[in-house]
Amino acid sequence: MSESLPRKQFVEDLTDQTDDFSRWYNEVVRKAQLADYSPVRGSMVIRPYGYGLWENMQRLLDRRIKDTGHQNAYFPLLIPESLLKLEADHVEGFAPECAWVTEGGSEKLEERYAIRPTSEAIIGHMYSRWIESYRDLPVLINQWANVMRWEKVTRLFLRTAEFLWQEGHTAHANEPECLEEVLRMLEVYRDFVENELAIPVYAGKKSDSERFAGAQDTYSIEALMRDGKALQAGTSHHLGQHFARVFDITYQDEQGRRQFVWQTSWGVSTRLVGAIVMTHGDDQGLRLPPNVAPIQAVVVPIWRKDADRAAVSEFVAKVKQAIGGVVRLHVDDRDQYTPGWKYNEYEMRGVPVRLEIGPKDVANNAVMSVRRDTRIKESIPFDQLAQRLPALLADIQRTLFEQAKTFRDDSTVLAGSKEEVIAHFAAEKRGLVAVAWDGSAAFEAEVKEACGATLRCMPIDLSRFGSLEKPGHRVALFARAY
RNA sequence: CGGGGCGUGGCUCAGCCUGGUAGAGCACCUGGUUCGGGACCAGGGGGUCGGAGGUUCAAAUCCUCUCGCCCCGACCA
Repeated sequence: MSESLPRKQFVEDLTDQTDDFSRWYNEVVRKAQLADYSPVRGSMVIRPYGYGLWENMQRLLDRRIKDTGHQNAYFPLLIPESLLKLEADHVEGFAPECAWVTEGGSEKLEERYAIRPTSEAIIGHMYSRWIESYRDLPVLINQWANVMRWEKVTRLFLRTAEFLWQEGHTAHANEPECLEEVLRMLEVYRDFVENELAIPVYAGKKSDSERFAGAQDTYSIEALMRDGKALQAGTSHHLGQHFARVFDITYQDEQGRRQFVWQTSWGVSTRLVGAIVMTHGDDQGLRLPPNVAPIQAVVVPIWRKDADRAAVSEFVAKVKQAIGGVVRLHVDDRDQYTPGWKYNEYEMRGVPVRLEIGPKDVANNAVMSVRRDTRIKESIPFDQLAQRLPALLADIQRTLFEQAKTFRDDSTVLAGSKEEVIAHFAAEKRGLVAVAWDGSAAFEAEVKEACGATLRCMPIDLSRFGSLEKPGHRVALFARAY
């Protein structure tokens, strides 16, 4: 036939990012089997491949959380309404998206319970019982848990009704220690997200309008997705003494005086999976950072005739024996798919390195490696695999970060005025715009009204924005955001 | 929550306007040949058309309600 064939000949084909980024995102998340929709409105199923990614993230972040002196604990899923209501701003912020439990068995409850949207309230209540003396401080507790927010509009990983996260909750004797903790954990997040997820971020402080409900100050790390929209990748809150006052969390200091504690809370969620997808993905699918990829290298055996088969299988077993303990290796020896099919499949799923092993490789006593990020092929002698493969993965990790950073930096522009900020987003609708902000809510409102961009954060590191600094102003980054 | 769009085998979709009792490609199963960039041949299984109600001799198709999903906006990790 002469008419052009449909471009999408295969089930695994994806919409191009530039054609429709949202559609590309939904397709890749489902086709790569990270997650799927569920019968529960707004709630998704995280499939083994996606959950494996989360588990690797958890492991790396949990280590950092413990290395900074925190311990894990677990608090109830249900929060009594009376506790949630104590902090006015807090309940006002979360009430619209609370799911409530009103019955137990066949009996209506005297007091309804919120399914935790966050745990400040119940943890505050417990801290008031546990903290008596300055000797009890600081309290440094983290919780890995699920939370629920009755969102009207949901998106896989980015905003779902139920999601997984960690929430740290700490109590301190004074404000300097409290603020130190807030910034310490912000830095832990920056380090984790940049070095393990290969996502460059701007760490900074939120404006009053973007502050967490009930917090004195909120800090965040902000990333830029491939479509030019910003994504809040983690938050660290300076809670001040708001919760201490309403939950009566006090201690006796060295002079015997009763004092309110100073608190922090901080969290990152499964939203980071979405950030990885949208930061590194391309038209072929995912590109997973090796440090968190569930499969770091996939072996695709190849044979032409049965005679090759035994030799190839034997060599594959040798390779597995040699490097199975060094990298997260998967051997796909399924007979019903051809090598070519597997190449496409694993590229779509973002596996950092593919190892092709066929008769030629057996003859050479080597394997053919192909990088997902650059597609560069390289024959690696068997004896060098255990050294070369980790180095290759490290280089891919570095390359993904550098590519993302170049994109992020190129997409960050400076503006001399509010009007320039508005003009930028009127023309582009993408990227980050830094500007000297006068601190007024009116400025933010005007920009938002005019072009939909919001103040993402006031970056702490001003090395790129020195020229914008001026008295009475703060450098602020604006972007259209998820 | 407002505006728009869509729900038909596992997936993508045709059929709906002009009612007559369901199709294609891919996927799946069996056998065989294949396997270095998405293999091929032959045979085969699977849907009652998101759900409920209504109109009609007859509904995937028309009407009402409802649920879900997607996109764009207002609010949030």
